Amino acid sequence: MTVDQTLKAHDLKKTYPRQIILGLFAKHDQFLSAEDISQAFEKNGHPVPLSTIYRILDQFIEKGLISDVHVETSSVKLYERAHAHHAHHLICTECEKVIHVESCPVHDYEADLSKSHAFLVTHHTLNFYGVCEACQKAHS
Amino acid sequence: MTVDQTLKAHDLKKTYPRQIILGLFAKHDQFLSAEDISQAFEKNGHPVPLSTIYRILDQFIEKGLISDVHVETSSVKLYERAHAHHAHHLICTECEKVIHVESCPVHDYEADLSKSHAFLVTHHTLNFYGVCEACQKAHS
DNA sequence: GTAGGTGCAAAGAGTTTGCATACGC
DNA sequence: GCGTATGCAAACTCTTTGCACCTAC
Repeated sequence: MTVDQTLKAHDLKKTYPRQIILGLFAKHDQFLSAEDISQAFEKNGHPVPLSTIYRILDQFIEKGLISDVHVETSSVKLYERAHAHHAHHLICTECEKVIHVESCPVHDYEADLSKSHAFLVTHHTLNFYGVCEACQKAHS
Repeated sequence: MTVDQTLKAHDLKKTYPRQIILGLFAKHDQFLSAEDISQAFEKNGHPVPLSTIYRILDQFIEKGLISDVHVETSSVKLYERAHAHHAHHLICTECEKVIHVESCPVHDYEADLSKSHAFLVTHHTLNFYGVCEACQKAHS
């Protein structure tokens, strides 16, 4: 589905800021901050205020197009394209690149926890931090 | 080790704000925000400005007495007592209570990841969100 | 007595909101 | 043309910093 089709499917008018922002998430599958997006607009030669960017991000979350992520290496809010499947992340602490991992090693463990602690687990977050292949090579 | 001994052991002068803050972490083993700590001072009848609280938290992190944590249910910085052992958390989304879990189900998985993605994993975060026993009972 | 800690006030970063204008449908 | 989106400016929250005074050692 193209960006324009996606917007239409979610009852969102086709506007320049929305097209660009949705396109960024569609293309890169990386974590993006409001500031990252603002800079992309700058590069395009057509800046868009942060207030508009935040409003669009909120809408996209509401529509389920993106979701916000929580990463310990960042003090600002980050957003990623919504994934149909539960996934985990490998986050490079040097270049900030994000690798998605579909498999999940903790589902069974979650069931054990529910029993042993009488805790009703609704979801979990699992992120791995380290150095990606490219950054490792850059050192050698 | 008492609070005063701990301070001395880390070359920190024994002052009122430091004693209280360290005492809070020693006693509760919960995630605390600067605001939580500020309110504890209020209750004591001897308020301490947030600037002092933040400065002390930074020092305690530097000394390895506490560490900052990243929790998706909170938009403010949270801190917890430093633990000698790698641990994970069960976080109640209703009362914010934190339960510590020592066992870790992903160590082997981490090794697999390193191979399959040529990614050098240095550490990971794993948090479970849900409803604790007390909050479940409160509903029934 | 001195180095370091605290309290106050002001600044800073990131995010949100109000309101008038502009634009997609 | 109508209703929503945008742009601008101002407000807001959380955190940090500068500086004068104070206090533990």
